[in-house]
Amino acid sequence: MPSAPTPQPSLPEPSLPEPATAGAPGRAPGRRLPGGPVLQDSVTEAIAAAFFEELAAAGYARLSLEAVAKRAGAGKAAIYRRWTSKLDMTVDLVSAVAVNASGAADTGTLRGDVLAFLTEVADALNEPLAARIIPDLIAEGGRTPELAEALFAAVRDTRRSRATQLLERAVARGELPADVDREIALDLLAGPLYWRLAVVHTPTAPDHLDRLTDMLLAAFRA
Amino acid sequence: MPSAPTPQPSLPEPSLPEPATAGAPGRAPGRRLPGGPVLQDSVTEAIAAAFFEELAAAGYARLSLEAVAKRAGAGKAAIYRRWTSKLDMTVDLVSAVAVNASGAADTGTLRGDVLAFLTEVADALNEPLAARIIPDLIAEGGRTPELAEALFAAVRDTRRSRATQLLERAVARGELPADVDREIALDLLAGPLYWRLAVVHTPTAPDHLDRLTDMLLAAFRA
DNA sequence: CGAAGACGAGACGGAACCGTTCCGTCTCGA
DNA sequence: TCGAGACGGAACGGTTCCGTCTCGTCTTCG
Repeated sequence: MPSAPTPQPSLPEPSLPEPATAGAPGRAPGRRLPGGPVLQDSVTEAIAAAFFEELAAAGYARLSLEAVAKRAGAGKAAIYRRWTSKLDMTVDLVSAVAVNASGAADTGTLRGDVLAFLTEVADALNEPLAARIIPDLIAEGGRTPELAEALFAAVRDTRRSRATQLLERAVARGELPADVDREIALDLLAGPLYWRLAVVHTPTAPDHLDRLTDMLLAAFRA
Repeated sequence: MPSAPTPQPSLPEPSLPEPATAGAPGRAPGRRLPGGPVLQDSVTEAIAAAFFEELAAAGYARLSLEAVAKRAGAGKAAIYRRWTSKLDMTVDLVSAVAVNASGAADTGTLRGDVLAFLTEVADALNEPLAARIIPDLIAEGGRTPELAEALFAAVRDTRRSRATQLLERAVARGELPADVDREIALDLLAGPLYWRLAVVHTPTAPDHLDRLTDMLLAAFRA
């Protein structure tokens, strides 16, 4: 029978990227992802790379799985063998790259920690692919709660807890008053750079992060 | 007659300037009674309101002019009589609403000016429709230069010059050092609130803007 | 009072995708 | 050696949307 057309499977499981039969010689499409997640299969790798390139070029809403398959040099069936839908694929792949945005960065001083944090954010947003993908996913997340939830779990919460720890360490060292407003401090750590690099797309002067760090420290101590 | 299907008209002209007020994209009533023909076009008003509602619900990429027409209770021809394309329509309507985001706000003190500026930004981003539309248009602007250009001309430059004037007034009054970093100060004025309200969608405490103002003043004086 | 024109509705051809299914090929592991 | 199964590729029916173009109705103005 030509199939019962499943209406919307509503994301049963995150679906793993293949149990990985370790042989896999032959093809080596050498592409690499922005963050470089650990993908076993070379076909899966090519599909993931093509996915991010298409996502940056077209945006989530216009992303066509046919275009992803074509760019990866794969058939659509290869995609549907791995993920159940565009949303499933997006949540899975984006979570994978976002998780490895690690970096403890305990430099011993508040200024060093803040500068390290800002540098990391700036580096991420200076990736051309990331600079296009992130605002798009954020906008799409406002409209697709499942996507927003997955992104927040993978990205925001991780980064947020790291920033909070940064502040707590400074309080413990006596570099910041104990009643520093954590909420606003977090917004100050992320907002100005995001605004400049991802929204207004303005280039930064070489000493930008240094100057910004000094101004943020003054704000935290207010 | 199957007609010649024009492929992509590529925006020949900005079309109607649309003097309709369209302040907040509220509801437009169905029709006007033949009392005062001096009033603006009620059909155009209804189309504009429907456009913003659809834009908030679906995003620019998925926005369907058919859906706009249906929501406005209009025919598609009524839209194509006024604009040549979705991009033309978007640039025209968004510019119209963005321009009236005025407000001189010269309160006489730096703190008053900053608080007034932040309040205005927060009010704008607390509009549910605006909070959905703005990130979407920003993301789309990253891949549609014409749209980005129009938005920047209408919104960013206006707001940016106002913020710059705010800083210059403070310098003239001696409230800020003459060498205050204008670039970073502008990012600090816009970024943290945008991050909180439009990206992370976190609610704000009642005294949030007051506390943020104090911290920003400290940063400016660093 | 009658022609002109804007109106809502919607059919139309063409295009793009989706998600599925079928090929014939190629590489594995038993 | 040979079957299992993933592979690229192509096609399918079903949607959705675009932009054009009729319809028949309703105002409006000369």
